[in-house]
Amino acid sequence: MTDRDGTAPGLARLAGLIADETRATCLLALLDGRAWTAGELARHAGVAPSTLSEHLGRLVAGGLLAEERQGRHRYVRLADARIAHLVEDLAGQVAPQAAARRAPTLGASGARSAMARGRTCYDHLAGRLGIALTDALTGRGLLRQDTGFALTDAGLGWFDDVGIRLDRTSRRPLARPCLDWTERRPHLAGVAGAALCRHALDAGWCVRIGSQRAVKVTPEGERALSEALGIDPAALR
Amino acid sequence: MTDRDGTAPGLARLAGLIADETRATCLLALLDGRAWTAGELARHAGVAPSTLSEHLGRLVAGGLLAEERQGRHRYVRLADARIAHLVEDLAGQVAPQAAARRAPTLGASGARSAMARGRTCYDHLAGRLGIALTDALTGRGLLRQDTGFALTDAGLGWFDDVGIRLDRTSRRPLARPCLDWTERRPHLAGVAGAALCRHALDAGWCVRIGSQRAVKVTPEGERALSEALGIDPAALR
DNA sequence: CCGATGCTTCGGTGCCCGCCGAAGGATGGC
DNA sequence: GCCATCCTTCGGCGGGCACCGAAGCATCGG
Repeated sequence: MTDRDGTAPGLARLAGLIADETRATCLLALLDGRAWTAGELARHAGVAPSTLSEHLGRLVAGGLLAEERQGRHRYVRLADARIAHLVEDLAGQVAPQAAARRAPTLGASGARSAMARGRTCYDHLAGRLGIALTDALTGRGLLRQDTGFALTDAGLGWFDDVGIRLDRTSRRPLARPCLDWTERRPHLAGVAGAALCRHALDAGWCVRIGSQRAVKVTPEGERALSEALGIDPAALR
Repeated sequence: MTDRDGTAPGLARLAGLIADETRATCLLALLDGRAWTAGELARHAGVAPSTLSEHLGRLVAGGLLAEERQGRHRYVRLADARIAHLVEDLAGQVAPQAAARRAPTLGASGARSAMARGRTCYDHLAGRLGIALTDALTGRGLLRQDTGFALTDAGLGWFDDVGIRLDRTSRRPLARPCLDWTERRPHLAGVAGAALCRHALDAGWCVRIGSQRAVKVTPEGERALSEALGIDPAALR
């Protein structure tokens, strides 16, 4: 008569996949959108390879991860954008408490502040860079936030002018808000967010720093962003 | 250096709260947006009151539920719309498999088909009714889905004309998609969805059936919906 | 080929937690 | 005041699962 018959067990199983600190650590790491090897994740999470192997088995069986075997390496990544969205969303709910608790004790502030400046969040840009882009798009009437989160017609034109092709046929929404857990504000995700991120990396507007998901805006990027969206380069530093 | 320091334990704890079939059952039941007593939930979930009491303790401590004590009754409800959204989202991910498995075995089809026709989903309308409203709003240019999910200026005017006041100051988005797990399509949630649902109940467009969250469109409702949005009454039956 | 590397499988251990029933407040009705 | 109802607390039980190390299997490099 109610949801019990079907949804509840599935819901519990899905949540159970995330309800382990080691697996949660993996999922958050994989939010950078890239594929990690099993060994990298094991070292990252601080557990034995054998332990992590079992975790990966569960996550893949549960549909959260996709795997790809190459030689003796097992590469895994988040199965799709929906899963990434899910993890982001859950992590966003956590941030309010965790961030407050974490703030006074931050240690390696260099890497952290680089992350705060700009980073990828699965397949789009986050951090102050992501916010700056979102604000600039909104300020120029290309993106609406007041009545929802959607590109305007002018926004569609802007993407076209810059030379970014948007896949309008995808079932994924063109524009979607993603809560940023350093800035605590939504930034642009969805097809448009992903395309913008890809373009920014392809065109050399920004480059990845080190092996983490932090990104840095290049001098050309500053010029391009200033010209295309009127973003003050100083806001990105 | 990564998310491990702070987010991962919180994420695992949050997911852990949902990762139990009994608790999941409660959360799904509470998606109707109303307050349930501990005893009702215990019977609903099929466990001893003592067991459920502990579950409620966890859920409240974890911030997922809000409680209100009235005499010897303990009423609980979802803490806020964000939590409801979270549970909806997770349940939406589950549906693809669970629904397929469930379809051939449905037993009490009366109650289920009533739910499929129309129901509340936390604080907005879902089921075929919710889809019909969303489609009608979209078809009339009041709601855009192609570039995101947002009310248009005409949509703002429509709400005003119908006499539905929208709280523009809330941090909650005006329009937000919520995945319907009987229809598998997004319907209108957010401030506008909640206001529309409240208005529909207040104005007698529809009434709740029984103690579940199913709703039925009244004859006046059919007239009003036909007039205000051009919805064919037959589509709601 | 042979060793090094990456991953998986398999016991074994220990902890966590969901469950119940019994007993103990607390509240409301009579 | 007394009993019924609702909820909570407390042992105790049982199952599930996260973890490790050792052994085994594939792959890659010399």
